[in-house]
Amino acid sequence: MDVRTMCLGLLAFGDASGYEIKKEFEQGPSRHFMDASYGSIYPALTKMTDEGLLACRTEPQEKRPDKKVYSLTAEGWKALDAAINQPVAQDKIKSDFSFVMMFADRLPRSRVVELIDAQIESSNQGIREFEESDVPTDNAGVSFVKRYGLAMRKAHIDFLERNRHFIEAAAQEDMPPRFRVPEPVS
Amino acid sequence: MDVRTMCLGLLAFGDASGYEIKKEFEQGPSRHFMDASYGSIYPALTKMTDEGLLACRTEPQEKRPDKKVYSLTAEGWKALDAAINQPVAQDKIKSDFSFVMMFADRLPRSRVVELIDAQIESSNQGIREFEESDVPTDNAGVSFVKRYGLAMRKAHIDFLERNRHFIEAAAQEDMPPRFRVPEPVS
DNA sequence: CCGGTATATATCGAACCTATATATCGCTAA
DNA sequence: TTAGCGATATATAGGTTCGATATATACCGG
Repeated sequence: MDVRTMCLGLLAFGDASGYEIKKEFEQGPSRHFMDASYGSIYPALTKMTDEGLLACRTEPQEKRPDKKVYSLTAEGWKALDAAINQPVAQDKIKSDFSFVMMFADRLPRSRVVELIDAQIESSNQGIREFEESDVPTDNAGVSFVKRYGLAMRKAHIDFLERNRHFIEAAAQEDMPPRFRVPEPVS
Repeated sequence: MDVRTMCLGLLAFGDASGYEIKKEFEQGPSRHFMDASYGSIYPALTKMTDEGLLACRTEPQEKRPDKKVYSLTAEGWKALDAAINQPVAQDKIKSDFSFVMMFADRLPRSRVVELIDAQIESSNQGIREFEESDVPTDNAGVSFVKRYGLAMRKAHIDFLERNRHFIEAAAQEDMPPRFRVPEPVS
């Protein structure tokens, strides 16, 4: 699933500029499972416009750069439908937290506690944002993935609260901030 | 968290070749939350050896390419400790499945059912692999992340089984509406 | 005997992210 | 007051990483 397809997908919910698409990746329902940077969004939009998948209209704004609003063409809808009928890749999780936890026995306990607290707080933040956002009941798909994100976050918090004592007990009791750069004298 | 740090982390559990590190990303406990390709592993190992973080011994093998076995030096252990004490990035999930589900109302029901079945089967497979593997009780960190992966997969299956009927009901009953365009856009 | 799988290292091109540049406005705090 | 920051908006250079492939060889099943 490349950036091109992701942009087509978001544009299926309404016309948008590159900036608005990025905001959607950060704040919309897809923030739970998708991401893309400006560095890939802008070239993708330009290329797809050249290829006829998107139409671009320039909305002049006073005292701001012109806004380039993109919308799906008939070819764009075709490309989206083709993409969502392709085989899907396995879900992939990148968790620096889990990686660091594998070495909990080399870390001061305070750091382990802080990392777990941060994980729980982050998930709670996600749940709050979800509950405050207006879930559009008119779209079963969006509603489904939002509830999915909520369920996973709750399971995440539940696991950490039930199991944190195991890993906290395994951490270093004392305070050896091993390498706080003691500036070697050599 | 770059490939360099990931390699240092895996080597902390024992000396390994580039090939074995890749296998560890695919089959070891870190398969739940980390990944890297040969194209990044091999250059990282070479560079870190040049920098003195790793030592490399060549084990000649009969009728096979020589195996280059890497091990952490004192500098390597320092670099690992420094890395696991750095701020960690937010967990990131890339789920093509969730993305496609947002457009369930444009898909034939058979495809939605197949995708959900595949998700459940994939998670069950992960659980089976986990339960068959020997959980080393000697390492609290590894045990923790393994149980975390197990808990998340169970929550995943639980959500899908309880909620699949909602999204399946929203899918297209008839044949693929492949190239249906809501409104013609020039 | 042929194809598939496994071992093992290595690299190219494509895709992607991070950080930055440019420009303007409104808000806040020094 | 003015300096800094965040938001809006597009764009790209530079570095990292992925996906696919190349090169060998051995083993096993059909």
